[in-house]
Amino acid sequence: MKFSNFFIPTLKESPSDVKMRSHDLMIRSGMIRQETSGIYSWMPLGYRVLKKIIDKVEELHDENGINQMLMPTIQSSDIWRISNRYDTYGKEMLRIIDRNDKDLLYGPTNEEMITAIGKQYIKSYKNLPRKFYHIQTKFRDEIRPRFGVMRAREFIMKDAYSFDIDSENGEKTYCEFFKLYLKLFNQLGIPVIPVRAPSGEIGGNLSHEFHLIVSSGESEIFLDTKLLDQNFENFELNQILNLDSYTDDYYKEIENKNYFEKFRSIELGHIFLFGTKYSSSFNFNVDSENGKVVPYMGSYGIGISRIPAAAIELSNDKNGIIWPKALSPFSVHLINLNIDDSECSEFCEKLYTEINERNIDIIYDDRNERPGKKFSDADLIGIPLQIICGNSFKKNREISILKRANKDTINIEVENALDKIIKMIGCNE
RNA sequence: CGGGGAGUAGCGCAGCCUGGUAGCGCAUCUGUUUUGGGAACAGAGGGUCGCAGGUUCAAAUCCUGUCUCCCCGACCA
Repeated sequence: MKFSNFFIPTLKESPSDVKMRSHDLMIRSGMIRQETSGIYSWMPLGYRVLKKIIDKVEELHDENGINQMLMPTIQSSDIWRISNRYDTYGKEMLRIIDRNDKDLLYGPTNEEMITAIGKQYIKSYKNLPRKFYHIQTKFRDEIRPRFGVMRAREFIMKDAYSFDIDSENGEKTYCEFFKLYLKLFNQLGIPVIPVRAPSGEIGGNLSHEFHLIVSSGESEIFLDTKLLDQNFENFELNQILNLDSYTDDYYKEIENKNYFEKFRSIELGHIFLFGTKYSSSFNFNVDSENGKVVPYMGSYGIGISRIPAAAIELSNDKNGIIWPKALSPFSVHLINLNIDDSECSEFCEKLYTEINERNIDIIYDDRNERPGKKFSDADLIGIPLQIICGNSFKKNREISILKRANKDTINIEVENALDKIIKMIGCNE
């Protein structure tokens, strides 16, 4: 992508009403635009980040046999009356009346709908287990939206749902999702910690949240600091059940609090095993060897549109964003400081084409702007690698490769540029 | 929902107290000179002052109402 052809409306000054660092940087880098309170447009740059996340989420879900589908955003009140949540969900639910006076709503979540779907099609224990997910826009009419997409009313969520034959199998599925989430966040470059959450109305159920620890986070969690450098991916169910980490709600209920420390954090994922709560209210049962059984269900959410903000909170400096490789809207940022010099521009064009041909995401700043503006835009946007082609290209046939994170710069000869760049993108530093 | 603050050019703000018909910086456009860290000079364009009433010869300014946005707290991915 050429910068001259890509719409990135960067701002020099911060919007006055923005308090959180990530919110500020997302607006200044032209990633998002507020439409009204808690509702945002994702501009081209921001949408690329979102797509990186979505692609990774889809990849890992698909390879784990979880079926992608797409349920509608608008739901009928009927199914919510069956679960009795139409009356209890409260003002957070955006209610809509259509021209025939039918009560509709903009879905805040999809347990009811997936249960109705399961009930229609799943008739035998031989059809279990089943796992579904979709990535969809949700609406929750938050009391107070804030911090940009961090606490938005309209947001994009990945929600998955599982059906199992019984609690034991349900727990197995739950465990799989637990590990899937750790792997996913790990691959996104976001170090989350699993946290036990209150088990809800029905006793014996399971719930964990996945939090990113950052001082600017909205949530508070309590944990044994031993967990901070723990690898959870090989945990067994009983270890998961007994994690010494707690959401603040849960923390109030427990005893033996002395060795736990409090951290501020951002909640990025939440998984529940709620059992037969919805399947039984929908009279959803399947035939088995032992007669009718009510499927055991779970749901598994990830706040997709919150992740970019969380990543920025984790990683930025005074000049702008510093993207982890997995989320970065581009892998390389090529900066031509001498577009009037035909040799320099030809070289950049060629390098740009060659990198593109290798399916590496590159943005090429071919604009007729001064160096200072190009550098500051590049730092603001935060692509991990900056390739700078300027004076030293003419003088001694060299270009610079600069790492956004620590400003480490190396100069390399033009002849080796392509190989070196590919190598640096591939490596894991 | 309670408490606080703000709506004036695309963005950031001044002007309001003490009414006289709108200004600054950034951005944009034109020209010249510049070009390795948000350039300089010269010129230009852009605003029914959130909206609706009212007071007045005259309202961005005073009064009333209303809408919106933000911040702090109790709810949530």
